Amino acid sequence: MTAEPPPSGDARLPLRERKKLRTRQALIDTALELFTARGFGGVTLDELCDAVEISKRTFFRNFAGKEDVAMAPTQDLWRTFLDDLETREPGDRPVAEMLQEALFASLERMTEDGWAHRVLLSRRLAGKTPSMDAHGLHFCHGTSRAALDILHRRFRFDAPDDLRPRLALDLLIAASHCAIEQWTNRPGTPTREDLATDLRAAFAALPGSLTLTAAVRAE
Amino acid sequence: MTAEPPPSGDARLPLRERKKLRTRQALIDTALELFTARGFGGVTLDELCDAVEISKRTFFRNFAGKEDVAMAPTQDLWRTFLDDLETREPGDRPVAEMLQEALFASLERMTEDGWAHRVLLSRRLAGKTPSMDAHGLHFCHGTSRAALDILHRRFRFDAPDDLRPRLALDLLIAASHCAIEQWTNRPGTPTREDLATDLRAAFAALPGSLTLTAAVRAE
DNA sequence: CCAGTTATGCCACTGAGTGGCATAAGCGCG
DNA sequence: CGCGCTTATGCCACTCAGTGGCATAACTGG
Repeated sequence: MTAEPPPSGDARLPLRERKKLRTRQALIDTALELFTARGFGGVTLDELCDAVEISKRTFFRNFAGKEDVAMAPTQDLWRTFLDDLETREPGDRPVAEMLQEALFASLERMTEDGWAHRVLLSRRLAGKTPSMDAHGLHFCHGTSRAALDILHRRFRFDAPDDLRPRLALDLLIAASHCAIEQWTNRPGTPTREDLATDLRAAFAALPGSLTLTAAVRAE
Repeated sequence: MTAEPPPSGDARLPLRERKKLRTRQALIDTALELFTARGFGGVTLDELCDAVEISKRTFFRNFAGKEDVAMAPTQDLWRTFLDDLETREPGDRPVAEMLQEALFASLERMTEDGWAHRVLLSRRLAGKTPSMDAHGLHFCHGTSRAALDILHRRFRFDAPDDLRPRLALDLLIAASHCAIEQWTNRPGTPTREDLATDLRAAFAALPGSLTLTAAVRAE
């Protein structure tokens, strides 16, 4: 037993890195706790920093803004998604299907303890906090652009300025948002597997959304 | 000649309202001008308010934040879109088509002088300014939710928690963003009609984006 | 143990956004 | 016209997010 399994540690990193990761994680957990209790606007950065015993300057070396600390869990998922996209085989099926598989695979990789719970708190906060919602949307937009770069780097499409790859990505993200919202509003404590279920449902509803017709509501 | 056509005026409103609209318009125009010249972050609200000879307090009675003043033109379009949705007949065609028609009709109504130019400046700024992009996305998300309310109020769908109406709206908005981006990157000074063209192209590409397959790029 | 690197803390500062209150500008009415 | 009534505006002080600079402490490798 030359080493104990590090509690919040990853691989066997240099001490300095582990410390940094530990304060980062403490910031995320404490932030979600405080924000959930008193609201995003009801907690100042100074208070958060005091709680974690960190200077405000250090906070901004870990996160770009107050919103980011509360959205880190979701961002991890999308970063993994981009990683996956770099190597996934396209096969013969539609790109849209490949993208969905990449997202499912990324979800499988979110094995960190309590990840689903953190995402849940994060999304419920975002629902009540416009600036968090805005930042989340912006981040997803950036992810979509990065993914589009990967697609164009790895694959070739008929037309060089084809809109369809980009739309396929935006559709994936729209369906994901839809699924995450459904999942967030589930009663009790939804699990990671529940999220996969909701994602499948949203993806399945995608094709029908273009052909759906409406019935006028009877008075 | 009992009345001259009011330069920036709408209907014959009470004097007080006209004044308010005039300072509002002055704020939008001056903001777009200054932001374009020195960047969004390169202009303080105090400077903007000085230029329009307005107190900062008054600025915040017209706009909710620094970003909003620069995004007003686009927001007008989407507000008109919601208006249109309230009365548009569904017919026998898919909801998605009706939504597209509603957007085209709204675009037709943007007859204000120089509207296209303002949108152009606004979007080009948003491309370089993360916080503007985020706010724009957030606004569109809110519009999508409002439109969903209208759909559910006016029409009846098979299942009460059907995801498809919502996805249809998100798809409309995704395609619109795609189109506006194309339009923004056109060389020269694209017109309102050009925007309609780009919208049509994006909507047409929507169905194919789900079935598109990729060819591996040859080394 | 000793440099060299890198994270941290502290301090002062800018700028967005808010609340309160006095004042002035438009408005309706006698 | 002049009178109150309503509503927009201006001013002031304040909170808080976010930044830059610089000294210091903590890890690292030899």
